[in-house]
Amino acid sequence: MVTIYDVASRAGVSAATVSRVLNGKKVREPYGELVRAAAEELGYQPSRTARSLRLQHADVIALIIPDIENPFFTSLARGVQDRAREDGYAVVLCNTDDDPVREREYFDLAVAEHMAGALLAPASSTSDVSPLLKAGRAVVAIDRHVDQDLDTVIMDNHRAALDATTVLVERGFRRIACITGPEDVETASQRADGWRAATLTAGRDPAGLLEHGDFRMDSGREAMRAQLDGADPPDAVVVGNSLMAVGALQAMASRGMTPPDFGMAVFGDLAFAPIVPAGIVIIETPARELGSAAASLLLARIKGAEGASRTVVVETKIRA
Amino acid sequence: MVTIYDVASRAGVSAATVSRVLNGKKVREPYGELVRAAAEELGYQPSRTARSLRLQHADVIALIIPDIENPFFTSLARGVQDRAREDGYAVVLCNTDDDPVREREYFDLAVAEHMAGALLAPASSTSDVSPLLKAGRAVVAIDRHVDQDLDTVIMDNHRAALDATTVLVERGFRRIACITGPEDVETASQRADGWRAATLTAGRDPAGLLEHGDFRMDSGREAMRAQLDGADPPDAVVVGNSLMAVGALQAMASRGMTPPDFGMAVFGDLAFAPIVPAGIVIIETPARELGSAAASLLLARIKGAEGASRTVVVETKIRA
DNA sequence: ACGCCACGTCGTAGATGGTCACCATCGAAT
DNA sequence: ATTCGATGGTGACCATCTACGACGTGGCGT
Repeated sequence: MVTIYDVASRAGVSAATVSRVLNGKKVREPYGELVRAAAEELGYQPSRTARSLRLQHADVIALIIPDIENPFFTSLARGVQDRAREDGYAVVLCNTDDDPVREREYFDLAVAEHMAGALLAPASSTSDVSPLLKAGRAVVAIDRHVDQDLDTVIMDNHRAALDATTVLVERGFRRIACITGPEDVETASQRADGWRAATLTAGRDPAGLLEHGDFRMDSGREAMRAQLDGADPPDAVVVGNSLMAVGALQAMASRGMTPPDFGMAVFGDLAFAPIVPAGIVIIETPARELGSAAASLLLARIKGAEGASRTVVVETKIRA
Repeated sequence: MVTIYDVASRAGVSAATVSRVLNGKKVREPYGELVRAAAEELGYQPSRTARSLRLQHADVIALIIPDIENPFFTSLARGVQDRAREDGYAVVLCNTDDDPVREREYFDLAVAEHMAGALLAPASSTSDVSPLLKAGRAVVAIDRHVDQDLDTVIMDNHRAALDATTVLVERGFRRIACITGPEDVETASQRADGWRAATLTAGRDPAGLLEHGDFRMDSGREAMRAQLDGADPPDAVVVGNSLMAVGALQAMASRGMTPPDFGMAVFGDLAFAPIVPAGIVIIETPARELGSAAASLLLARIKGAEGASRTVVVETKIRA
């Protein structure tokens, strides 16, 4: 490990001067050049650990997500990383599997590692971020609100679901079901509310047409099966995310149904699908934008932005 | 920030004793109990930063991958995380986008953060890991060998490609093309070699049937198009990863072709596909196992395992 | 029974690498 | 010659761990 003292003695100055040069403070020539040359020759890398300890602050942010294998969250992570990199921050990806215990462990880790802040993208668990807030760390919630008063980045779930459902209505579908996420998840209920509003506006009865899944493939398949095997099956469905949509499509296919004959609208794209049946209404979930917007809010707080918490709503687009 | 001194004074002992208790060294009662109680009451979390600085070692490993949005790498990451967590290590996910500059930046970051080691899953770039080795950090290569002599975890690409191609031959396909990754990537050429060997064994001529993509969807589509529009188009294809397979399927579909009439074998599963055409030969790439095996090797080195570098080959399975 | 020795355990102090407040010094300007 | 500004050096500090030293206790020998 080559330290700042090695560089200092090679350049014939004190460690403080090396620190100043490398942090962009004014230094008289030829010291600046000498230091830079010495650092270069020795391959010096300042120890971020020592720096963090002294400054009580690490240029690292935690991104806490429930499922790293869900494309929505990887896109989100992508957006966060790209934005964080611009400001020289590293991102630690923390995968909780929706386990509150793990989530709590990651909160503690963020504190213990002196991380500058955390982005929390919870799925079904209700989270208590007070360990982070007590330690004075910035926190931004993604995708839904948490109990504490926090900066939050969400998308317009209600409107998107309403618009997408309306498209299906206009296409002539009569009984439009909805498969959304768990009942206690804000995004899931917002999407269901949008669907319900559009259904009522069209003069239809939503009773018996709502299913709750867990945003994974299997639950989408099960929910669709339940609907199709019901007494009065639907002729279209609005699905709360792409994984459940894949499951739903499988259930439909096994009964010989497929879009565009059977109507479908989905939150999130199906880019991984080799053969996407035509006529599916795609609600483009702006995962990357969500990530970069959240990172921007967090970085602003880290840099000392004060004031009441803000909520940013990222626009969705309907691709019909 | 509650420090070790806060705990010490509350328990009426010195900071050294607190450190000893919390690190499992023997201490006479009632000190042990007093310290634990004090730590509990104060919600004390040892600063991993200070710890890292003192020990010249952080319980963190870097996982360096080229594309976080590729399902293969997220599965891999999943395997790494689960294994690392068992030993109390955190994982920092580093996304390089195949950019050697970024990769180098992450090497430097790993050194500067005193990380215990790094897992490198390169795609097309040739990497120089000497900055890490010079700093005495453990490194394990995933998916292909690097120039330096390193522990490596790979899968049996040659055999898998050979077996899968043979299955297609047995099913009666006559002209079997191959879409693999970039020429300078070991896994890509191994897969091509396996395909070529099987083709030759079957008494066929592989000339003109090999395409190189970049493991992304678009390149799969382009490669398939090129083959289908050729003078003597193939009736089957072996594809080097699932993203390119999706692209290839799209190209095929746009010409009215689809498995099982057109033969296909793919490295990696198509779990996200809602409607997978029947008859595709899936070569199950054990991404998660690859990740956990690599993590195990790395953790062993971190704990001081000596000796020549080892190469672990993880088995693939053919699902026909 | 007393003293000495050995062992076990706790506290002190130094080290880890970098930064910054404060101080000293040097040069220039009045 | 004196003062002021600019700039580099010194030393304290961040939180933790651990080598070393010191102290106390218990056992054994005389």
